[in-house]
Amino acid sequence: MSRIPGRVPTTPPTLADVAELAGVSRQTVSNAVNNPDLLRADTLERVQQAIDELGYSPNRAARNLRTRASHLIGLRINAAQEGTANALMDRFVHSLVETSREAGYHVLLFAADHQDPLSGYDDLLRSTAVDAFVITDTYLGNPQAAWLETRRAPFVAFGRPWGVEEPRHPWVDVDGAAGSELATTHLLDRGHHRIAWIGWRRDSWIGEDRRAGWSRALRARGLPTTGLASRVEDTVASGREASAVLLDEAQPSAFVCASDTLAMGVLHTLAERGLVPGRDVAVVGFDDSQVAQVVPPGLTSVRQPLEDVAVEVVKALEGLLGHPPYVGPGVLLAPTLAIRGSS
Amino acid sequence: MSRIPGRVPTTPPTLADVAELAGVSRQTVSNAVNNPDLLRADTLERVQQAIDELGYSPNRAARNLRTRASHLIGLRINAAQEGTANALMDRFVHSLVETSREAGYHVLLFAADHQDPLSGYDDLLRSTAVDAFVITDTYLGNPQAAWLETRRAPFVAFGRPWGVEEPRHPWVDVDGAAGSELATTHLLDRGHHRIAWIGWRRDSWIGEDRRAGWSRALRARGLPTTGLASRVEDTVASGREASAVLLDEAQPSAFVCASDTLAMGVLHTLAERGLVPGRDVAVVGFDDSQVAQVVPPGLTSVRQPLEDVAVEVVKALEGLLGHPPYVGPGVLLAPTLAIRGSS
DNA sequence: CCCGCCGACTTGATCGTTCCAACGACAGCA
DNA sequence: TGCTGTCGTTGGAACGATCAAGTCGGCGGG
Repeated sequence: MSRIPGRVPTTPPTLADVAELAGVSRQTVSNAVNNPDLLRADTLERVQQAIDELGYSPNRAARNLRTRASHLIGLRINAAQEGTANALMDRFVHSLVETSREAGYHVLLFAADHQDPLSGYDDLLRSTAVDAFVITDTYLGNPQAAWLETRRAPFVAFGRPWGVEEPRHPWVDVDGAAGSELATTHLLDRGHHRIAWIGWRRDSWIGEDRRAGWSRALRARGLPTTGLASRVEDTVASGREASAVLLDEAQPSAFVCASDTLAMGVLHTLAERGLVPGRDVAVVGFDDSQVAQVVPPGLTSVRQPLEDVAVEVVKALEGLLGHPPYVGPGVLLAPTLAIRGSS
Repeated sequence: MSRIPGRVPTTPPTLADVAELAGVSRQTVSNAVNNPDLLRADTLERVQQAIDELGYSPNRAARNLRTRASHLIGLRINAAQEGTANALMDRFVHSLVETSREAGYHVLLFAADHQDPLSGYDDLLRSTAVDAFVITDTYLGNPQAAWLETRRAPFVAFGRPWGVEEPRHPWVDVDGAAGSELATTHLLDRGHHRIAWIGWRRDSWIGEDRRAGWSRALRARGLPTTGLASRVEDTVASGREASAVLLDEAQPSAFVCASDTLAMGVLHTLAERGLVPGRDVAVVGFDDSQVAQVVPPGLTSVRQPLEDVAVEVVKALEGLLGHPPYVGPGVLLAPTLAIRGSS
């Protein structure tokens, strides 16, 4: 078991190597790593030295096998939508990786099979490759959450379980209504009275939630909403058309949009008509994508606190994977507004 | 070892369970999974049935421990730069996940410690958590590649090893010079004669490479380049300032930029002066970010074939991890041009 | 007829760690 | 002195897979 001195080892040092060098048993080294307070101070010191000298790091596979845990979190990555402004995932993934590292977890990415969106989950679950999942698409009708619940797989959702009475899984979400209310109130404070809404189709719960914030803000000032709202697909072209129609028929002086993608559509219309965003017409988007940050003259946008979302998600994961497992209530976070030239 | 019939197993089925059900030995089941052609047709059939019936999937940890391989690829994710247009990583990550899945690998994300950029690598390496790395930042002076080489860690670089004579590691890159040459030639064909360049600082190899394509295209038509180039930081503000100066001093009718971020800076300057991109002044960016796709009137941009890069990276990984390991020559791919309203 | 070979499958050992039961030393108490 | 309990440590077994070596029956050739 001992290594030939002066020779570069071809395999990494093991627990047994450290034990031999420190003159203790394997279990004592294991305790030094996992339960240091079980050792006497001088023994711990000696073992620590041996660990440092050999550059020992516990073999992941062996530990996983014995403890039946992988310390990996599965995250499905969706095909990047071309032609939309949504860079949400990028920021969230980074925050999640950063936060889970501090909790001792790594993030495992996997792609969905196009025919069977659940196959990826099933595979990782049965081969015990991950301890838990983080799911991000919780629009209604998404089978993931329900399926994972029946499989008793631990998971945390970024997004409310819309339309489900009593969810048995933890979730974290951002208050979309509060976000668009923030945006609308900001425009009202700037003196706008006719503020239009461009959102998503009525069957989108997220879209209706965000829309509610807009109408709430207008009603709070006794302003009407009729004729000022439009519900379309989440594409630049849809936003362009919808804003053109609204400008002709309702003459709004400002737009609040359910996404930066739609807001970019509004900017297209303004450019075509020679109108300057922020001077002639105000525009506010949603998600604070990179697009919003760099497009002239800067697009005011509702910013989701993704760093905080990641923190809450990891907290929920730790509860879920604890002994005994703990499922806390859902967490709803408040967004902020990034104000730029377009308002 | 046998399961109580009619009861839901609390632990996943193992090789031994399958073996018992099929009436064969463990090794035979293992062969059925990994070397099916070693079995007689009828035996294979019987084992397959048992596997399906139990829903068996090999335990990852056990397999990893025995084979000393994790079938995981480590990818470091950098902090998303706020205020830039770079969505390159997003697309590449997705392609890499997709491609490596087909090769039987998963992607493990990790974050760099801010103090010690190598700590993440070291940790994963020593605990044998990943089989190989994919590294993406190969600007000169980046210690990753050199460090990984001394550790004899298998890795593939997306990006040429600039300034290194004989790299001992595989790499895949996109021909930046060809990209800006493509962009410049496109503008020349549209009748532009005075085409300016906005690129990065002289010590950026990537920037100088891209710049070379621009000057090559101009010289091929006998056109001068003097006074038409600017080298700045990769920010929107720098692009804005540089383009303002160039417009005043050299009156170019078109801009080719080393990044979409810089191109957005040009659009800012045009907007401030009431000039319309594509009509009054043409602009071409680099990377085909989401910004380029949605900004009015659409930003023409050099598009890197990231899907192909991922394929080549995974090919190189398979060679690297094969028996015996094979290190092929570097691969250089040609970009394309996504033409939009700005030219 | 016997030997060697080959195909198909089985058996025991092993990867590196953690869990479990047991161990010796020592102290407290009767 | 002897019993009991605690503390720090030990050795053996187990996690679930694969590797290496071995078994067994059948077939062909000298």
